[in-house]
Amino acid sequence: MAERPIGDRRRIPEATVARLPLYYRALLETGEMGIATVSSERLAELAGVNAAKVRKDLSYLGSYGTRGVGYDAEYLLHQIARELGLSQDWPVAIVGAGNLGQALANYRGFGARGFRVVAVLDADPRKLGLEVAGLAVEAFADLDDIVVGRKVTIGIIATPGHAAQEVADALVAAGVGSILNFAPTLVAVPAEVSMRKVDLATELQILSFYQLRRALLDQPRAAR
Amino acid sequence: MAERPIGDRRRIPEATVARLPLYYRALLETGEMGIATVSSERLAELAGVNAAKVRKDLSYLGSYGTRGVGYDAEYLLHQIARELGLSQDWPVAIVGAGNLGQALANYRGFGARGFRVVAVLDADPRKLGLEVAGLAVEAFADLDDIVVGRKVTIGIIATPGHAAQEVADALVAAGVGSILNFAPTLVAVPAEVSMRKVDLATELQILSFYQLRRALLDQPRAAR
DNA sequence: CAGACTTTGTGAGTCTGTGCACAAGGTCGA
DNA sequence: TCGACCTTGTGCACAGACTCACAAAGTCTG
Ligand SMILES: NC(=O)c1ccc[n+]([C@@H]2O[C@H](COP(=O)([O-])OP(=O)(O)OC[C@H]3O[C@@H](n4cnc5c(N)ncnc54)[C@H](O)[C@@H]3O)[C@@H](O)[C@H]2O)c1
Ligand SMILES: NC(=O)c1ccc[n+]([C@@H]2O[C@H](COP(=O)([O-])OP(=O)(O)OC[C@H]3O[C@@H](n4cnc5c(N)ncnc54)[C@H](O)[C@@H]3O)[C@@H](O)[C@H]2O)c1
Repeated sequence: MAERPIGDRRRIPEATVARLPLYYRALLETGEMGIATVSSERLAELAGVNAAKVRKDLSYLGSYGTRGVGYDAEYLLHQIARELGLSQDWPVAIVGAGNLGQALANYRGFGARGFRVVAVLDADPRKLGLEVAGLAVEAFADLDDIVVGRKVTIGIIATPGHAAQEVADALVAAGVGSILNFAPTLVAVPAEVSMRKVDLATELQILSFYQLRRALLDQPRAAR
Repeated sequence: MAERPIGDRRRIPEATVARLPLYYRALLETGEMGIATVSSERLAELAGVNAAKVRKDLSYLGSYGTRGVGYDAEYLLHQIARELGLSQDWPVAIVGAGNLGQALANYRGFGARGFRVVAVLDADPRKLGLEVAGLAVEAFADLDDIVVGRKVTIGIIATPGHAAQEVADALVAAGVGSILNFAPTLVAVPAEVSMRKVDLATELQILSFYQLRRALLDQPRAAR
């Protein structure tokens, strides 16, 4: 049951990485309920996935289960946290102090694990100094100093789409390695920078696609 | 070049459905620039994907391109909109008038294509009547009437996690067919209801996973 | 009108992810 | 100590998605 250095071993599949946070959350819940041992079956139920998938996913981290018993909840939680880097501190900068940027800044559950909003920036002079979640909005022009000075590793883009690429370029130039983009635009970044996007319009359109199908199945009179 | 009834033909793969909104957006841009014809190559560039993928995706919709020329931008736009149901009207109800709920309600670009926020609900009596984006916040208890009366098809959950399942159940019971869930919790819905989730914590944790790997590659002194 | 040229639509191979099924490994009670 | 029992870890087969490469189908020029 020795800890395995991270980054070692088989490369962890992307699909698995995306599920680790689900297991992490599920384990937090069992922890609160004082449950010491959890089976893949139970974990699968809590995370809403298949039990075999849970076992395969966890096996990428190492052999941390005990046959006939299950997984030690606390130990597994620790291992997943270590793998995801949740034991580290990740200073976050939010660019764009509009509707969304402010909502994000006010989001508690953010600071919960390691993610700490250390700056909110905006290009609009009228927003400067505005207090958002205990932070004064700072000038976008100061991005570089802020990123370097506060060791920002994650940048969040919450500006209008037309500014997104410019902001991304500035974040990358300042040394940010990870970007979460809420703007509905294609943004290109160098390969050594991770970027993920959250796209509300796309999500809604996917929903309407399937909604439309169901509506047509129910009453396919006009074939449209 | 005849229109094909939607819902027909080969079932459209999920991965393709998720990309149609990207093409749609890209085509809107070319439209603004007055470009009449667009090649798969160009479209791929605008959407940030591979050209072969574009062609295969579009081929699921029907044979709407012209060899040697490309796709008629306007016609293709129309076809994608039809397929995604963007020519329809989709009344949306937002449940939870907190930070996020209010930001979402204020989000323009929402109404842009068919999606129209027709109600913002909250269970907290103190929020009742609060004006958000031109709408008065209404009581969660009235959900049923509101959904039925305003023909709401899409529900957005922006409440704390512990209320998410309850809200989802109420939405489903009221007849909503599609749900977008922002709460970081597992929510179960019947198979005939579509649900998608947007999970900020998961996104950040995925970013930190890869960020950690890169950090370790740069300076793998302490193997941790 | 023919031939060069362009771009689509898709067959085929590969890669990634999923889920079953079961042997291996460990617990626990007698 | 032994055997019944339980749950993990994984080999394998299958399904879905991605990419390449190219024939088919159209345009355009001379
Ligand atoms: N509001 C939402 O719920 C929501 C949901 C999904 C996506 N989005 C997207 O998020 C983005 C922000 O939405 P919003 O509603 O907060 O818009 P907003 O207009 O309220 O805020 C945008 C902010 O960005 C600032 N800004 C503009 N250019 C900038 C630059 N170059 N550098 C720094 N700051 C700059 C503006 O001054 C403004 O304060 C948009 O791209 C929107 O499409 C918003
Ligand atoms: N704020 C963000 O940027 C953000 C980002 C991502 C995810 N989220 C998630 O979105 C959800 C909302 O976040 P928030 O920051 O807006 O929280 P919030 O506390 O500001 O707002 C939640 C609102 O939901 C209402 N509510 C509670 N129970 C309800 C019920 N049963 N029915 C109807 N309304 C109910 C509350 O009265 C409150 O107004 C949370 O689950 C959060 O984890 C928020």
